[in-house]
Amino acid sequence: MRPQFLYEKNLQGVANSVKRKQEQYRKIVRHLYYNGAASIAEIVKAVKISQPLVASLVDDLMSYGMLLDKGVGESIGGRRPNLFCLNSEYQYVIGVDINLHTLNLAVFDLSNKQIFREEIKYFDLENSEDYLNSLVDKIESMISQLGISREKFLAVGISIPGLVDAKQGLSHTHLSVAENGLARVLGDRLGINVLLDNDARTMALGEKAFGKAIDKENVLCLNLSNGIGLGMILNGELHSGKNGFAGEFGHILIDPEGKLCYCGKIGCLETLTSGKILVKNIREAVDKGQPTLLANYKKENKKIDLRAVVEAILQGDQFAIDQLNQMCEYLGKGLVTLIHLLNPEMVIIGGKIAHAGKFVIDPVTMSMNKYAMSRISSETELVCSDLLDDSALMGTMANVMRSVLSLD
Amino acid sequence: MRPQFLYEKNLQGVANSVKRKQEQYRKIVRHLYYNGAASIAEIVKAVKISQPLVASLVDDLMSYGMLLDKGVGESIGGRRPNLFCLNSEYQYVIGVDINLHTLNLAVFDLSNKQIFREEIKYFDLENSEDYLNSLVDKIESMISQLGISREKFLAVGISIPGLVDAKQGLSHTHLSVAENGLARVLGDRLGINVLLDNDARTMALGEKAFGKAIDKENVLCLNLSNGIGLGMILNGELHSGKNGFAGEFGHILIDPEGKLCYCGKIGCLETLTSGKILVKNIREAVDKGQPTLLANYKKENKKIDLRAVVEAILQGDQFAIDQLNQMCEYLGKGLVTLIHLLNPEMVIIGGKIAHAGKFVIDPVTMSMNKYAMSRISSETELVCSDLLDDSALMGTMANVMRSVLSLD
DNA sequence: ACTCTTTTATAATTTTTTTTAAAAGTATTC
DNA sequence: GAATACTTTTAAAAAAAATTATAAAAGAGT
Repeated sequence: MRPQFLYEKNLQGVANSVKRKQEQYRKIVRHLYYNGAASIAEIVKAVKISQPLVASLVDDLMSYGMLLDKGVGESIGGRRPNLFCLNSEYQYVIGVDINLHTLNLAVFDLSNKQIFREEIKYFDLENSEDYLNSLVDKIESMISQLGISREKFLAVGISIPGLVDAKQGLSHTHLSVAENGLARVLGDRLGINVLLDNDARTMALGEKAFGKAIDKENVLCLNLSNGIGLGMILNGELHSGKNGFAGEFGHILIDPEGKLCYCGKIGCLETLTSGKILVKNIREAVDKGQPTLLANYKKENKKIDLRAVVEAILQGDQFAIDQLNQMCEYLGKGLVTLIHLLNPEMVIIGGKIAHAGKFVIDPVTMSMNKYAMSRISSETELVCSDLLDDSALMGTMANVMRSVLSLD
Repeated sequence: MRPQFLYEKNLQGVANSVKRKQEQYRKIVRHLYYNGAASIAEIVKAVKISQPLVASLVDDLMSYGMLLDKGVGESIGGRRPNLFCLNSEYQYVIGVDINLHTLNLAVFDLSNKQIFREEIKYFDLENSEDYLNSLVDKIESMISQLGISREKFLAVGISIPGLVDAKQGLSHTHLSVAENGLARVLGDRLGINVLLDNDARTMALGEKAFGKAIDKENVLCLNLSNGIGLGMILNGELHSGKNGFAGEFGHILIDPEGKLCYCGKIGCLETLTSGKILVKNIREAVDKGQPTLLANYKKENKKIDLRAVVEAILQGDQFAIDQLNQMCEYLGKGLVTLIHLLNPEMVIIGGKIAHAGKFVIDPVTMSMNKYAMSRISSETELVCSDLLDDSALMGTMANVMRSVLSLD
C-alpha cells in the first residue's frame, strides 16, 4: 500500500468498504501518533473496534511497514501486552516557517523528531518570483541532501505572516505572485501536498499539539514579535473565521484618542503595543542620551533590535523593563477584551517577546487584574510558551498531522 | 420503546450493539427532524447506512410510533418513493424564556410548532424560593392544561440572563437559591430533564436553527435590550468558553476616559450603548423639555420604556432616532473589535432594539465602515433577526434538540 | 409498447462482533 | 517456593450484523 493512503479522503468511485477500512486504519494510526506505543487491548478501547478486527488491521499495517512491533510491555496484573508503535521512518513531513527576514526549515519524522533543521538568516520575504524560486530550491536541496524519496513525504506545512485563507491555500498579504494560490503553486512545483496557514494560527496549533495547550479546549496564543498575532483554539478547534481573517488582534481599538495606525484606523493596539514600537521608543531615548545597557549597543555599532532589547531586559536593564511594562499595560487592556469575549482557560504568549518570561507575564497580569472582571479572568491562566521560537515550525507539523489524521 | 430512548447516551453496562443501534436510530431521526419528510433512498444517502438496514430501522421506528408513513411522494423519473416523517406528536419540548420582568412559556411538538404559548407579564425575576415555586407551578399547570403525560416530554429548555454554566446547569447571576444547580433542582421537581443556557446564547441557537443563521458557520448574535448580550456560533458550534462566561460583550473597553460601569470598570460598551442608557437619556431630555413624541407619553402618564422608544423611532421621531444613532456609533466600534477578532460571516441583531430594523442597521453599518478594516468587514453581513421576540424561546427548542440528537 | 429510472424487497456474501478458549503473566497461600 | 486463583492479553470459532448484489415493482418518457 502506498504511504499516501492516509491522505486520500473523500475518495470517489471507490467501494464503501474501502473507505471504511481506510477510516479504521486512520483511527489506529491516529491513536498511535497522538498517544505513542499501545497494545491491541488499548487500541480496542480507544478506537471502539472489536479486538479481533483491530488485531487484523494492525497486522495489515505491520505488513505495509507502517507499524512496528516494540515487543512486550509491562503487565498490569496479567499477561504482558505486545506493544505496537508507528514506524517513525515510514513517512516524513516538511515544515517551513516563513518570517519577514528569516526562513526556518525542518523535516519531521512520525515521532515528531526534527531529523533536519535549518535556520536561514537574511532571507527577506518579498513578493517576487525570485523568492518563490529560492524557497523551492532550499526545500529541494534539503530533500536531496537527506536522500529520502519524494513519495515518503506526507506533506509540506507552511507558516507565513499576514492574511491567509487556509481552506483555499491562499496567502493574501505575502507572495501573491503565486497566482493560482500559494499552496497550489508550491505543491505543483514540489510534487508534494502543501498546507498553508497564518503564523499565529500555526503557532496555536503547535502549542495545542506540543506545548502548554495540550488537553486544553479554549486557548489563545499571542505571537508577540514586531507585530501582534493571535491564534485561537476554541472548542478544541482552531478558529479561522469565514475567510481565514480571524485573529486581527493588533487592530482592535484601544485608545480612541490615540495615534494613526498603518491600517488607517486610530488607536489600534499595535500603535501602543508591539515589538516595533518598543524598539522605536528605546532607540529614540538612546539618541536622547537615556542611560541604558542598550546605549552600549549603539556605541559598539551593534543594531538595537527586538532581540537586543529582550536581552537587555533579561539582564535587568531598568529602562527597557520600564518600557516593556508600559507596553504590557496596554496589552493587558486588549487581552481583557479577548477574555471577556471568549472566556479561555489559558493565554499563551509566544513570539520573540516571550523570551522575556516573567518580565512580560507579571505586568500583563497586573494590567488584567486592573481591567478585567475578576470572576471571568480568574479562570484564565497566563503563561509564556515553552516552545518559543520553535512553535510555528512545530505547528506546521501539527497542522499536517491534524489534517491527515482527522476523522471527518 | 420508551420515548426517552433518544436521550440516553453514554449508556453503561449495555452491549455495544445496543449503543450502535441507538446511534443508527438517532441518525435517522436527526435527519428527519432537520430535513423533514424523506424517502428511504434519501435517508440512505444522508446517514450512510445501507438501504436494507435503513429500511428495517425505519420499520422499527414506525412500530414504536415515532415515525409516520406520509404516503408516496413525487417521482424524479422512476418509481415514486414512500415518504416517512417524524410523528410530531410523539414527543414534546417545553421552552422557558426567563426575562427580568416577563416569563415566556411554550410547548413545542417535534415539527417545532408551538402547540402552547403564554407570555406572563410582571413576572419579576428575583432570587427567591417563591419565584422558583411559582415558576414550577406555571410549568406544571401548563402540562396539566395540555393533558399530555409527563413521559412524553423530552426535556425542558430554559433561557435565562446572566452568567450561566450550561455544562454544569448552573446559573450564577440569577436564581442562585437553587443550591444544587438550577437545572438539577428544576429537573428533580418537574421530573423532566432540564437544559439551561444564557439568553444571548440561546438566541444564537434559535437563529442558527430557525433564523437567519441557518447554514452559516460563523455568526454573532447580539441581544440588544436593556443590556447587551452576545451569543457566538463559531465553526458551526455554539461557543461558551471554559466556564460558560463567554460573550461578555457589554463589558469590553470602548472609552478609557469614559464613565464608571456597574461592573467596576471604566468605559465599558454598556455605559455607552444599551437600552437602559437610551431610555435614561431620553427621559432626562424629556424632563428638560425636549420636543419629541415621547414627551406625550409623559403627559399621558404612560411609562417611557424601551418599547415606547422603539415605537417612537418607528414613527419617525427625530430626537429618538438621533439618540439611537449616537448609541449605534459606539456599538459599531465594539462590533468592529468582534469582527476583527472573529471574522464572522454574519452579525444578527436581536432583542427589543431589533424591532427598529433599518434604524439600527444603517447607523451601525456606517460606524463599522468608519472603524473597520474593510477587507475583513466587507465579508460580514449585518442584519436584524426575523425571529425577534421569539428567538430565545425558539432557541430553547433548538438547544434541546441539538443536545438530544447530537451524534457524539 | 417499450426502454429507462428510481424505489423497494430479497438473497447471498462479507464484515464485524460476540463468545469461547488458550496463553502468559501476577498475586496469594500454604 | 511451588501450587493455585485470578488477571490481562491474544487467538480462534461461532454468531450476528451489515453490506453488496440481484431481482422485482412501479412509474416516467418516448
